[in-house]
Amino acid sequence: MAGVSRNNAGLSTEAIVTEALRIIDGQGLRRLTMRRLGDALNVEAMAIYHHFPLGKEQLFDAIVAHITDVDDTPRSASEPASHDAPAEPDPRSWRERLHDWAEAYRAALLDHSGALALLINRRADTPAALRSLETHYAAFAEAGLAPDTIPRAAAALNAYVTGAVIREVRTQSPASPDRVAPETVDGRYPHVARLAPTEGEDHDQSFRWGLEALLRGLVGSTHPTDRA
Amino acid sequence: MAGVSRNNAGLSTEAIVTEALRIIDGQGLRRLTMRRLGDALNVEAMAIYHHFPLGKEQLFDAIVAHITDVDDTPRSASEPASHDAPAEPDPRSWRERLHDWAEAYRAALLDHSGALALLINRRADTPAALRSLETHYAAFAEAGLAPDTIPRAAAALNAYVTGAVIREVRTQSPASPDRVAPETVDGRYPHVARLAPTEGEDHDQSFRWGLEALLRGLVGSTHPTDRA
DNA sequence: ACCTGAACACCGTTCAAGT
DNA sequence: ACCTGAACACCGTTCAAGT
Repeated sequence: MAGVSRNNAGLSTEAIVTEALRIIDGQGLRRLTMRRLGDALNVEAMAIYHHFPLGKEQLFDAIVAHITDVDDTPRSASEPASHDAPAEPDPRSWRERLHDWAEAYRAALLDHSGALALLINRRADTPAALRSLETHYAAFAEAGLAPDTIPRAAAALNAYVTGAVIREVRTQSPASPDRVAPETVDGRYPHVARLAPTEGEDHDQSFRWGLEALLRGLVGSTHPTDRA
Repeated sequence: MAGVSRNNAGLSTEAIVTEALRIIDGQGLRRLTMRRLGDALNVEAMAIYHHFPLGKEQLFDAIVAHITDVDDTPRSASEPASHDAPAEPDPRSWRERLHDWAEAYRAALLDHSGALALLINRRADTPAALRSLETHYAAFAEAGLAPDTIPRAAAALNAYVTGAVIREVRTQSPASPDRVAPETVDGRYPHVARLAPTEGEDHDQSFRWGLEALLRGLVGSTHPTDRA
């Protein structure tokens, strides 16, 4: 009687995934429950199974696909990604393209860090993942890497970005500061005591610093200037 | 009547963690249940709460601590780690020490890849983590890094190793081969089609290759020979 | 101290039924 | 096609009780 008929709540996979992410971000992954999700969508929990017949695991897959569907084009944060634009030449250097992707991917993961655990045991089969791979391969080819090392370079880049986000999330977990607790550092860990950052790391800066180091190591003796 | 009295099943935190890891490795994380774990230990599920009063979350913490308690001393795989040996000078170069740690840590994570998801939202506060940090700081200092860059270098190394393991586990997930499915590569991903490894990656080799590249990038223009 | 047994408030998922 | 409602086989955790 409130305007929506009994058997059409306007549910869609998109709406379900979005609401699921809201719950994860707000209450944590453990509290994402079919019943709670149904409540948030004003629907019986079992209605979700009509859109995800394989149940919660399939919902998790969709959540991961949603999060990792990042747009790494230049920084116009306003308009949504247009996946079907005609291939206009990218003005960015290979280094800029890799940097932009890394920043965008990191930001996407950090935006939903509560869902990070879902990433681990799920394959990266999505079109977005393949697009990113193509971007990385092309960039490293342009950088002059030998063909057989290009997949490894792309793998290393992916590993670094993912691992950096995880490390960042781990070190800023609740109830403990970024820096090492002073009482544990007494005598046995002199280097840690002397060198550990005193007031928390700047994760943004650390990330970029490590990224640049990795790219430097990957492209070997390539000249520091970009642009093939 | 079977030799053990009714209220002493010989339970210990160590035994519980070990059995929990056996279940995770054999059946997956989702099937690790207090009741199942109790069954495997020939005990009522509620007995576990006497050793882990804070419940499953505390058990998870102990599992992560157990997995990440790696020994990175030279490759004598036989004898257990002696944490209280007098400080005999380490004959390995800083590069060898970092390599050895990376390999050992990767192996430890891969050994229980089913528990990887637990790592993500849990702090690395353990003594083992602090020992590793000390190792890394000392090695990078010996390599000649500027003091303020040493924590970042250690963070990058940690990120790479963790991320590489996750990538490895993700790409070898069930029901899909390592290499990219040919049908998705048709026309739109020319570099991927041309350069993707045809018969699965050699993860061991890729890992080492990426690790060396990262270290090269981190230590900057240091000479390729080790030993300060 | 160490473990049991019953109970509570939840879960994910199936299934037949409604519209 | 899309959603509901009841039911089933589980969960984690508490609590009082046993020895």
